[in-house]
Amino acid sequence: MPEQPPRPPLVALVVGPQGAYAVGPGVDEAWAPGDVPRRFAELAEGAAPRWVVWSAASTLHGVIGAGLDVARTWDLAEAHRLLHGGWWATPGHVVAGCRGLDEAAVPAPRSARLRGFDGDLFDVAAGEDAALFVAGGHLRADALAWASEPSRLRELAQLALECQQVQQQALERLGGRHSGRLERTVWSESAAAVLCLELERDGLPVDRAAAEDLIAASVGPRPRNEADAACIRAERDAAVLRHAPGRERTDLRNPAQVRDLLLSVGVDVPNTRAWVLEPYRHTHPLVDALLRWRKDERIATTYGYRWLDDHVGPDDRLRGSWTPCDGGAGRMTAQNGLHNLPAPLRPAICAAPGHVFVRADLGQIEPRVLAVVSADRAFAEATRADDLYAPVAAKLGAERARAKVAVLAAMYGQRSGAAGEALKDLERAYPVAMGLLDRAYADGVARRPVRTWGGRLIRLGSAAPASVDAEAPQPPAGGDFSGTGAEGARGRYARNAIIQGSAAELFKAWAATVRHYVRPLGGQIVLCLHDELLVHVPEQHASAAAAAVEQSLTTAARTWAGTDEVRFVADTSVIRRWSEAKP
DNA sequence: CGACCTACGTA
DNA sequence: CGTACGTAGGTCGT
Repeated sequence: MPEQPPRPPLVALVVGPQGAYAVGPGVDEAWAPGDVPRRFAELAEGAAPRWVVWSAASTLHGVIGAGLDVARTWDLAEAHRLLHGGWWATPGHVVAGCRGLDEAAVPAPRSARLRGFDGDLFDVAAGEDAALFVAGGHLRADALAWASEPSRLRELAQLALECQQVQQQALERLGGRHSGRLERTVWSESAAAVLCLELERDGLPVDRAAAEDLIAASVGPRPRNEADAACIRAERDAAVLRHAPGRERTDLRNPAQVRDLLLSVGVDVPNTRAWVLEPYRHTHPLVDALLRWRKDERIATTYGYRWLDDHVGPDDRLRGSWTPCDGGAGRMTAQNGLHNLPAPLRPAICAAPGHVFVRADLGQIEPRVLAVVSADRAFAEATRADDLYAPVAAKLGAERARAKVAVLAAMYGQRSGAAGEALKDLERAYPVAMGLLDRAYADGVARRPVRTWGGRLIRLGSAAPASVDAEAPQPPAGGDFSGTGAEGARGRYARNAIIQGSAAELFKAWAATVRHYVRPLGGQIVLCLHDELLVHVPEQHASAAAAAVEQSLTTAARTWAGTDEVRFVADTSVIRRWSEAKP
């Protein structure tokens, strides 16, 4: 057995408005508020610990803001989400998870924040009960704000260490001989939470002039005042409405009125969604005008001048808040359009002078993840190819396009029968992988929770999304694999969550590794987009950063998958503008 | 004013 | 070829 490298010591850190406290082996110290970054840097340099935090966001905002590197953390909130599923992970939820208490009974702050009220969200008041715990053994709702003096901060830090131990033991019980994999998931999810703070701090570089030009091309010049804005808006509407004389008063923003409008020109549709209207594009000029109007209206309302003014800072960086994992399968989420920026605006995402982007996206990540999760040797063999669908097609004796449709249908759940025959061939060729998907589907139908490869619990009970929790109105016809009712929806949800969630874990492990290796090059990850990374780096280090991105994938994938048999590939390029990416 | 619906952007 | 998310504007009911 190779010698295991020594584990870093676990040091709990709690940061409050009145100061901070660190507790660990040989560490027991209170820090004054202004001293936190300096003391953090000293201890990081000396003991090089894994920092135990209630959450990265609540603890490390100031440290990240000071530009310090936070190398290793154990994020109690992220570990809780992994172990117990769902999204809620306040210190109260973490404690409830560790003590086996009812999560629904976790104390909530006494009053909701009022609009316009800029006071404290929590219940800190003179003469309040001094105890950290309330009836039932729950943590008090305002624990972090309650810790206003060193002795209380210390109490919270020690509690954090205790919770870490309980979580670690839970991972070991749960994972058995695979508990190392679960532990590594906690590490990379924790790193992703730190990365989120860096993404919020650094922002995405924007060429503001280019953005203004693109917006202007779509919705006209920046309005000078309210009246001008209304005038421009009316003009945009008129370009559609002139195709329907007599109905100029139609509100294009009201779907019911739009449906009536379409009916008046002979287009009868159940709803006015773009994909429904697309076939009618050339039957009446109104339809084409309406669909163009929708595109411009999207820019005007969501990605227009107001968006630019509100979210792009004076340093020309687009900022929004980032969450390391959503409440479902565990993907990263971002606000202010960072995750759904329309492709036409991408030319405006431009590296700062003297810098370039290294852009990389994972190729065919979901079927490759399926090969890992299912441990299907035959399917793993197909991942050796750059294009996974080529060997699958060869094995099926089918066209590549047909093989691709079959694989996607198997993973996502086909409802149209087009892929039916190829799917049967797929079941014969890769019974292990297809068996995993079938079991996940059945688990979803039966409301049994499932876990991702890295161990994240996907709940299918009351905590699952409402659309997934609905009762089936009618049992589907016997033998109908792709039921259209609520049962089918749950089955598809579970099947997709395992693949999507496991892919999210690999992505975060990759991102955490990239973050570590590009930092010495002056590189920053500035965007994470589910399977795509954008790294901002001084141009003299572009090729080194690109190599680090590639190497990081090899390392992260091998560690995450626990095998070399499944290959992951990235398309990596050095660009100045995001729009230069090839797809 | 919040809940819900429709619609659409991204992966 | 399904799942997920964030945003905005509409309506409806309180």
